[in-house]
Amino acid sequence: MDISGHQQAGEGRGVQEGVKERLFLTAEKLIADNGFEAVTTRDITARADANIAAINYHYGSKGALLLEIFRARATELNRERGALLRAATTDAQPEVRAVLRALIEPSILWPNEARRIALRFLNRARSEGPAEMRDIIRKDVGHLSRFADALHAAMPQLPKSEIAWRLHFALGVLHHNSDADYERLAILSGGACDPGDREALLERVLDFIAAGFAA
Amino acid sequence: MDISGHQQAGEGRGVQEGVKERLFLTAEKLIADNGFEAVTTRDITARADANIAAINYHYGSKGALLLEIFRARATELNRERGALLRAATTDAQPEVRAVLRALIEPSILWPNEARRIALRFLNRARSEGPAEMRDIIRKDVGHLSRFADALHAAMPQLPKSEIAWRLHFALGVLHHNSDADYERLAILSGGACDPGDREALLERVLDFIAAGFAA
DNA sequence: CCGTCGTTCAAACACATGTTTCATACGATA
DNA sequence: TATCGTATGAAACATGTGTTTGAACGACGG
Repeated sequence: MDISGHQQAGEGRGVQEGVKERLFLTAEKLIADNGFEAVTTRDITARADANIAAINYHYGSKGALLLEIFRARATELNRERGALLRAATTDAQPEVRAVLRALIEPSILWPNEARRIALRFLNRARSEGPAEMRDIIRKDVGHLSRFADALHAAMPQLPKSEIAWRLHFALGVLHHNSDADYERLAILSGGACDPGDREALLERVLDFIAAGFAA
Repeated sequence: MDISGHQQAGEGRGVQEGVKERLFLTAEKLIADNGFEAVTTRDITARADANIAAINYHYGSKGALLLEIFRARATELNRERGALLRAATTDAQPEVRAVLRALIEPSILWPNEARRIALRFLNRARSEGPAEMRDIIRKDVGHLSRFADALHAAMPQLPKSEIAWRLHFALGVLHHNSDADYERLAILSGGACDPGDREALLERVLDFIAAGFAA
């Protein structure tokens, strides 16, 4: 039952993807596009040119597959955030904006299509995902507390509880970027707002959040 | 088949609630507490001391019942927002903070337990609700555009697209207030942040959002 | 050549859930 | 009292969905 490593599933650049990797990537994309509720095992296996039983054979259950996708993508995101944070906090008193940028840049930018899919999957997991995933998001605040510490170092005059509050609000802004949210913005603005320019979007979000922190 | 009016279902203060009203309030509370996915027709009817068939008899289907709850609560919320906005925009150039307060106050404050339940239901509908409800939220931006207009009047120097962007961000902060979000904040802050004081929370949110708008 | 192991396949299974059915009770009205 | 429309009740129904089963296949080593 010891399945060979799936660690390369994330990159999706193997010379030839096996069934297990195809299931991983197909499930991720289908859920990113259509949401958790709409995607069934039959959808996934059919789209991945696999048998219905393939998911249970390779991953044990549908939930285990989805959880593995979630863990892999969340880990990637947090690792990248951590790297940027470390680069931003070499000084004793780091820049607030630099710390905030380290937090939000990895979840705004799309270096490639794979990352875009992964981010849309994570967005969906946060709101409409299985309770299991939302529990993890809710309770696993380890990486966030590192950002809270960095922000405290950058703004030592603010009490830590105040830092936590503003970080909470900043996350609200950051997480409000699903496809549905942007469709609403497009309707509201009559199409005048374009979230496709990710660099510009990043600066916009940073402007808003940094202003809130400086209040 | 013409069912007697359900318009009083919202208030829940009839001398004696009928089965239809009990189904309405029970479904709302169960979903507010446990989420859309976890609540079945059997849960609702059992808790409301009604027969399994009661939902279909009185509302046609489970989805119709939930949609009716959603419409009723969303209408109430928008009506209250509209009233506050009207009061805040008697001047030709209203205060930005007053406009923002009209937007967020009704969805932050809990005048009573019924309102608290209704808001938690709406919060869940926004993220994990049926696609039907999320479509409505996404496309029905009429009341939001009134706020955009008021903000434009308050800050005429900003282009309308910029208003839309900041309103979008403000909604992100506003909507990031589910139970799960606050549990996360509690863990992050080690219990130092108390979202139970709604008046204080309202001012905090206003501070953050208004700063973002003034950037 | 044989046997084993990992994999794939079609089919069936188990179960939860929304819905329907039809009988019955109730209440007002003539 | 008889009748009709409304409401409730217990049971069955229909269906979608995750999962399991047992056979078949293919590669590889002895």
